[in-house]
Amino acid sequence: MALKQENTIDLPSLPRQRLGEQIADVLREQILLGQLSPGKNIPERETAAALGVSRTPLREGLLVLEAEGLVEMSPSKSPVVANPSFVEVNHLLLVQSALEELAGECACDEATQDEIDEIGAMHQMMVANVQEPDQIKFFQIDMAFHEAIVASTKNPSLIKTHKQYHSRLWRVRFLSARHREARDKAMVDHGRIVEGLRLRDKDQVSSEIRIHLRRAIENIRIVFAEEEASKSATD
Amino acid sequence: MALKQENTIDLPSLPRQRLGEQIADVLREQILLGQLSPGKNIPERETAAALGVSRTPLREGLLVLEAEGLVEMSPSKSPVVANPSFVEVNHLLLVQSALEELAGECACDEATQDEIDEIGAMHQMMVANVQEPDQIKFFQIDMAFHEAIVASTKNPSLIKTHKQYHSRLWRVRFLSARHREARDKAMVDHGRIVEGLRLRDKDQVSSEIRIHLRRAIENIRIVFAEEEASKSATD
DNA sequence: AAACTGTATTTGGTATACCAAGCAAAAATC
DNA sequence: GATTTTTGCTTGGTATACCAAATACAGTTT
Repeated sequence: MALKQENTIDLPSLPRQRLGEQIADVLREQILLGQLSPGKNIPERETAAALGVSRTPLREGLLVLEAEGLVEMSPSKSPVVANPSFVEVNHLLLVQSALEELAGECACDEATQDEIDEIGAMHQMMVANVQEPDQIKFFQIDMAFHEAIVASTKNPSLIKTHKQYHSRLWRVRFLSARHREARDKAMVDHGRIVEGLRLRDKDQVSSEIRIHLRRAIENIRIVFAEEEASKSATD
Repeated sequence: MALKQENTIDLPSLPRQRLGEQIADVLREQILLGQLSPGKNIPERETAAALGVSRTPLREGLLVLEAEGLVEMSPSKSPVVANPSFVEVNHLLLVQSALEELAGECACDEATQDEIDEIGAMHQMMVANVQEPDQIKFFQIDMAFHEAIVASTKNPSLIKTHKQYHSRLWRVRFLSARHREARDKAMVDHGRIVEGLRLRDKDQVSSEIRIHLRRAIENIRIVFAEEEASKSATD
C-alpha cells in the first residue's frame, strides 16, 4: 500500500494530510468504482492490515465515510457499504436537485466567462461521445459537468455538500447512464442548461436543472425495477 | 460527567450509542450555547480528562464536529471552534435556504394535517412571545418551527443535512434574533409560510421561505457590521 | 431428531502508550 | 544588546493492547 508518500529531497516536509482522510479517499474510490460493492462488509482488522495501517486511522476514515452516508456502522457489526433503496435514492436526488438548482442560480452571478466556456466545452465533448461504447468516459464527463457548475459558484459549503450527495448517488447514476435513451435526453437537458448559463438566466438554468434531475429520478426508477425483475427471475 | 448511563434493572442492555457520538452531542451543545465560544481551543488531553473519557472517543467526537463544520482541526494545532466570517455565513445561508425551500415544497405533499397544525401552533406561540424579554425561549421556538417543517418531509437525508447547517448557523442566527424589528418581520414571514402550508401551495411556501431566509441574511449583515464597529471602537 | 444452552471466537469500542512535529523560551554567540 | 540557534515542552497523530458484547457452533438433554 502506497499511502505513506515518500518525502522527496525537494520537499522534505510536505503538508501531510491526515492518514484517516487518505484512507477515506481510497475506500471512497473503491466504493464508487464498485470494487467494494454495496452491502459488502468491511471488517476493521482485516481491512487495516490490507491497507498497511492500524485500526485507529482506518476507523477514522470509516467514520468519514459514515458521515457521508457511504458506509453504515452499527455496534458489534462490521461496517458495511451502504446499499440505498429506491426511496432513499429518491430522497437523495431531491436534495441533490435543490443543491444544483441553487448552484445554477449562483453560477449565473458568480461564474466567470471562462468557466462557462469550460462547462460548454464539456457539454460538447459529451455530445461527441454520446454513442461511444465506452460508457465510463461518458459518465465521468457527465459528473464533471455537474461538478463544474457547482464549483463555479465558489461556495465552499455548497461544493462540499454537493460532493457528498454526488458520492452517494454515483453508483446508481452510473447504472442509469447505461441507457442510451437516457443519455440522449440528458444531452438535450445539458444543452439548455449551458444556454441558460451563457445568457446568465437564473430561472432558465435552475428550472432546466430541476427538469434534468427529476428525469434522472425516473431513469433510476427503471433501473431499480429492472434489478427487482432480474432478482425475482433468479428466485 | 454522566456519559456512562446507568443500566437500570428493567433495561439490562440498552442500545448503547457510540461514546464518540455522545461526546459530539455534548460538545455541540456547549458550542451552540456559547459555553465554548468561537475561536476557542479544544485541547484533546485536557478536554478528554474534563469529560472523563480517553482521547480516542473524544477525537471521534471532534471529527464528527469537524465534518459538521463546527470545529476546525489542523495538524499540530489544537482543534478550534469554528468562527465563520460573514461571507461564509452568507454561503451557508444560501444552501440552508435551498434546503428549506425544498422542504417547504415536499411538506406540501408529505406533511400530515396534524403536523401542519403543530407548525401553526408553534407560530402562534411565537406571536404570543414576540415581545417577551426572554429571547432564548423565542429563539428556540423559532428554530423548532423551521425544524418541524423539515421533519414533516420524512426525508432523512434532507433532515440530516439541514440539521448540520442549522447547527453551524445557530449562533449567528441567535445574535440576529435579538433585534426586535427582525422578529416582527419574521412573524409576518412565518405567517405566510403557515398559510401556504395550510393551502398546500408549494409555490407560496417555497417563495416565502426564500424571502424569509434572504431577509435573515440582511439581518446577519447588520450583526456583523455592529460587531465590526464595536471591535474598532475598542482599538 | 430437535431445541436449548454454554462456550469459544470474532467483532467493534475504548484506553493507553509512543512518536513526530511545532512552537516558544532561553541561552549562547556575534 | 540583538539575533539566531538549540532544546524542551506541548500538541496532535498513530499504533497497540485490552475489554465487552454478540454470534455461531457444538454438545447435551429432552
